This record gives sequence, structure tokens and C-alpha cells, in this order.
Amino acid sequence: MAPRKKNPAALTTNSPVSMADLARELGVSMTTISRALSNHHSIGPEMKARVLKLAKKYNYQPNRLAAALRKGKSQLLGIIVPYIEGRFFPSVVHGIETAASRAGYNVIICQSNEDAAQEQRNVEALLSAQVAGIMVSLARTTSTYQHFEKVRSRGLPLVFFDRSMGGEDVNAVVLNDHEGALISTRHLLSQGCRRVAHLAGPQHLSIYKNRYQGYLAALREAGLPLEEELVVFTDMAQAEGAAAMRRWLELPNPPDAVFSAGDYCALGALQEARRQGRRVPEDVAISGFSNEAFTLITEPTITTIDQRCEEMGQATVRLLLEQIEAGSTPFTPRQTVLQPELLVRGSSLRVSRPGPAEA
Amino acid sequence: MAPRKKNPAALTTNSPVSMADLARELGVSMTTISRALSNHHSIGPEMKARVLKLAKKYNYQPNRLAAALRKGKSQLLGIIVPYIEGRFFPSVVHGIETAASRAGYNVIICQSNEDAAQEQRNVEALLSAQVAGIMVSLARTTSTYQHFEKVRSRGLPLVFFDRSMGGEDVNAVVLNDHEGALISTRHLLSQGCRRVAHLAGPQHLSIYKNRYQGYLAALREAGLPLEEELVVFTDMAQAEGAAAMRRWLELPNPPDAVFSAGDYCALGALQEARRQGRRVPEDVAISGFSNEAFTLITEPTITTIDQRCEEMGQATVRLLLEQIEAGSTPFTPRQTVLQPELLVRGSSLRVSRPGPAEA
DNA sequence: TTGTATGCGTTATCAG
DNA sequence: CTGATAACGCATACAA
Repeated sequence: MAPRKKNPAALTTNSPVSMADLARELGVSMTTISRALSNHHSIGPEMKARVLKLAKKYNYQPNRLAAALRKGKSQLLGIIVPYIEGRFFPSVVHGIETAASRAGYNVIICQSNEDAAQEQRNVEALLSAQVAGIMVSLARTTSTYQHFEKVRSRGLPLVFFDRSMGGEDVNAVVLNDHEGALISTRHLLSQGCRRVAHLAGPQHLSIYKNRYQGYLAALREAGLPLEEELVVFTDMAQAEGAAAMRRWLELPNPPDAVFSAGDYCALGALQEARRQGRRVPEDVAISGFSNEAFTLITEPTITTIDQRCEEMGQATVRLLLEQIEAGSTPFTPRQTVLQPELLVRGSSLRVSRPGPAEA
Repeated sequence: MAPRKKNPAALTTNSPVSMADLARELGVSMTTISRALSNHHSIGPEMKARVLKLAKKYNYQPNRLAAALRKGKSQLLGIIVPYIEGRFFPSVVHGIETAASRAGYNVIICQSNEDAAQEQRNVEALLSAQVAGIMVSLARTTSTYQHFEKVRSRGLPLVFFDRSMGGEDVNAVVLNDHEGALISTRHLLSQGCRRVAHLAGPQHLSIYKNRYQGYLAALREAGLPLEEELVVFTDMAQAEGAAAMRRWLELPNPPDAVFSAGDYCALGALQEARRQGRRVPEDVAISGFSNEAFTLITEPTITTIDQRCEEMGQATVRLLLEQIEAGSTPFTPRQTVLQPELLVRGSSLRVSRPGPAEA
């Protein structure tokens, strides 16, 4: 159907009212309307009042599409995440939407489903939508980065969060996984544990590699040797944690603590230990990673590392907005590293409380 | 800064390429370019090929803003949810984004934070963004609906999901809570339980009222009387479930089953029962509602009702797209009611498996 | 302080 | 089959 006919002078319909309509009604120019609505200094207070009153009367809604087209920049930000499920990504998205909305932006959300090709299509869609900036957490399968090169060459602000492509020349907000593993392992050692085992994740993923390194650093720091049999590489599933624990408990000299790189895996280990009649944390202390909701409802509750999802979202938006505001003036890429928080709970607390309390 | 200068004939920069640029380069009209790119039948195959090739060469990205402005309809859908956290809303949003993306739409997500005023601002923002339709799950505090009237009067497709304003004249996708409570209570009765208690939620919320009614219907169906002392009204928190269970177990004749209108509350009851040395499900069977992730990791696992989050998202998009496609032809509002699914697990299974198996 | 005129990139109408 | 031209609604350079 052809675009709707111009509104007649008597603005009686419910169809969208434009600035031109208001201008006609008030007998002034569109310029005046536009300026009055955007609080331009060159508009007298009474004129402004008249315009605002009429706008309210006719329920005027600015058309951001038109404004964006004219200005070359929209009030939209794009997010690309692998998926919107579990605890982590929804929380980060929550933080992003909150911060963006506060700054007057709306947010378009896309899922890559861990698929690099899909991620590339997402980028194209966001470019087409003329977003003012893009925030991305990479898909597992992404190994080539031209689609992001295209974004950069357009001068479009881009920030990676959580899963970044690494390097100093990108903007990124990440958690200090190494530190998280370090303080968690340190904590276990502070509880008197001397044989701390590790449930490690897939080492081609940097987060798990960093957590493993953090674990090693803590051992080194304490002057303890790495015992090969106390490190098990898993895909972080609950069942694998249980299986590993079963084997550990069969050792002549089983571990007295387990630092798991993930909560689900820690849960499996915890359940298995109790099935085998071991007391947690007395016989074996356990700590996980990610602060999944369930860590608060197990018995005992599980010590874990909080990933600061909310703050990550906020920091990501902040970094993006800085770039947007920088406009065409050169912007040096920055990496924000968030400090993880150790949440000490029942599964590891063997001596009197060592750190700050936790709700 | 003034809008950037037109690209010179030699398209060497990285700045966005427009149809006009392609037209100039190929020595044809913009019309031809536009038609070739949108697969118009009146364009010859070789011309089409030439255009597509050039478009690829220069990495042409259509400007959807301009297209939307011209056509009066964008490829954007709006979602308004109370918040993006917990299990429910992220899952629904996941379903929505997946379905929308498949249909060629992108999704703008807004949070009302359970605040009616914020919800109203969200609606305005989405109207301004010229979305093609809006999906909303109402904030708790919303009691007036003019902002949605405005949407309707614009002829903009609108679908409520989960939390709807009720009535026959709105489009809505909701779960059959009454049925969920009914089949869950029925299941407990089928396990030989005769004194089924109920942890009820705030009755001013329709979902909890419906669940209570479903519970009552099941009792009636079985010819059992309602015993006042076996119904406790809570705000569905874990602690309240525990407290209620404690009091129940002190009764001379305690319940042999509990149907909770929420999983957290059921969890509290479960934990308390075990603390008191009762066996679950032998002494007291328990079932919850919502299929929270943790119901699978407790011991025993918790029988619950799945709310079909994913399907709800899909159904919502489907209903919205139908309206969009209907265009200006009248569309009779429809309500889609999803059937809940009972997931029988350890916390309630006392006799041989009564229903379909579950993973 | 206000108005005039133009263009953002696309699509639709109408005429070849 | 192709092209010229006019919108869509807004913001701004330039004039008054």
C-alpha cells in the first residue's frame, strides 16, 4: 500500500503526528518545532511552551529513525552473545540494558548460538540497523575476525566482553580468571588443606587455561609441588566432577581439597564425596567458580567465585559510550579487567572465617 | 560536525557505500540497483548479477533505517520484560529472539524493573524506534493501560506474554496455571497421598490464584475435603517453605504431601523435612512449580511443572507476526494457552512410574 | 529569535 | 525491462 496521505489540517486521527503537522497547526516553521523540542537555546520560552503543549496534545512521538538517518547515528546499541540462558549472559545483558537505558540508548540483542557464521550475520544485521556501537562476547567457534575488522574500519565503536579476541588493540572487559583461581586456591590452603586437587576445563579456552595457571601459581606460592594425579581435565560437566572425585577417593593418599574451574563440576564432586561417606569440608573441602544460583542451596553451600556479571555489563557500556563520545578523535583501545570476588561458604570453611563475610 | 562529503567516484574509502554510489559506478539508475538487490522480477539476470557482484566488492550494507523510514515499517520488534534474570524471562527472550531472527527481525529489549512508569517510557521508546510490533510481560505495579491503548490506536501489533492484562480483546500467550496445579496435585494423589498440603503464593497475582484453584479442583475431583490448616499463604520464598513445613510436621496429623506453587518454596520445605528426619518422598512427597535449574540437582530431585518458556517465546512471536502480516485487515485478538508439563522426579515418586518418563 | 532549503538512503510511482 | 523523481521525518547550514 502507498504511504498514508498527509494528515489534514484538523489533526483528528490517531496516526503518527510529525513535526510538519505541528508546524502547520501552530503557523510556524518546522525548524522552530525541531528546536523547541530539542531545547535549542535560540527558542523563546513562550514559543517553547506553546510547542510542547501542542506536542503533548497531539501525542507527538519523535521518529528516531528519521533523526538517526539525518544525523548518521542512531540511539541503538547492539549486543551479540552466544545465547541468552544460564546465569552468566542474562546477568550481563541485564547490566548492559540498565546502563544503556540510563544513557538514553536502546539495545538490540542477537544470539550467535556459538556459531561463527551466525555471529557474522549478526554483525551485518547490526551494521544495517545503523547501531551506534557493538558489544560482543565471541562464539566458541569464531576463529577469524574479518567481520569485526569491517566494524572497525567503519569507525564503529566495538567492545568485547568476557570472551574477547585478545591483544592490546581491542577494547575488552574481562574477568581476571587467573586471580580468581589464585585466591580460591589460596583460600583452600589457608584452611589447612595441603593436597589441593583441580578440576580443570578445556585448555583451548582461555578462561580455563587462566584458571589452571592461577591454581598453579597458588601452589607455587605455597611451595607445594604439582601432583599430576590431582589435576583432571574435564568438560566441566557435573558427571565428570563426580567421576573424578570417585577416582581421587580411591587413591592411597586422596586430596583434602578440590578447586573446580566450574560450579557444576564442583557440585558433582561434592555429591560424590558425600555419597562415599566423606564429610565436606572436614574430609575434603571444595570450591567452584561462577557463583551459579544453586551454590547457595546445596548442603553445604558451595564456596565459589563471583564473576561480577552486572559490573561487566556496566563496564562494557561505559567503555563503549566513551568511544561513541570520542567521535572521530582517535581512541586508544583499552582493556578493563574486573576483579573476581571469593564467596566463602560451607563447602570450604574449616577454620574460623578468614575473609570478609558474605550474604 | 556536518554530514560527511559524498564519496568521490573512486570508491576507495571504507565509509558506508550507498545505492547511489553503486549506481554511479555501474552507470545505471538507483532504481535498478534497488530492484536488483531486492530481487525484483523486472530486472534481468545479467544486470542483477553485475549489481550483486559490485555490491559484494564494495561491501555494500543496506541502510535499514532509510528503508524503514520510507516504508513506514522497520524490521525491529520490541520486547518489554520486568527484568532479565532468573530462569523464566531469559528463556522466553531466548525463544523470542530465535524465532524473530528466523523471520528476519531484530529485537530491541527493554526492562521495566517492575515499574509501571518505566514500562510506559519503554513503550514510548519503542514507538519512537518505529518497531513493527511489541511484546510485553507486564510489570507488577502496572494497573492502568493507556500506554497500551496508544499502541493499539496506532494499529501497532501488540502481544502480551505470561503476565497479561486479561480479557478477550487482547492478544496473549499464557501458561495454563490451573491445569499445572491440577495435574501436579493429581499426581501426588496418585502416589497414594491423602493429605496434600499447599504452599500458596500471593493471591492478588493471577498465576498463584490459578494454581490454588487448580489444587482445590484436584481435591474436589478426588472427593477430599479442603483442610484449612494444610494451606499456607507465603511469598514463595525458600525460608517460608521451611517454616510452613516445620509447623506442619508438628501437627498431630501432618500432611503426607506438599504441592508448592513455586520451586524455591518447595526446596525450603524439602530441606526442612529432611532436617526433621523425614524421608522424602516416603514420609512426605513434594512437588514444585517452574522447573528451576536447581530442581535437578537436589537430593532427591524435585518434581515440578515446566512452564514452556521456549515455546512461550515462539508462540508470542508467531502471534505477533500474524498480526504484522495481517497489515490493516482487521485482526481478531487471540489468546494462546500453553499446556504445562509435569516432570515427575524423586521427591514425589513413591509407586511405580505413573506417567511418561522424563530426562 | 525565526524561517528556507537541502539532504540523509531508500522505495514507490509513474513514465518511457 | 529501465529511469527520473518524489517522498518518508528530521536536523542543520545559511539567510533574514
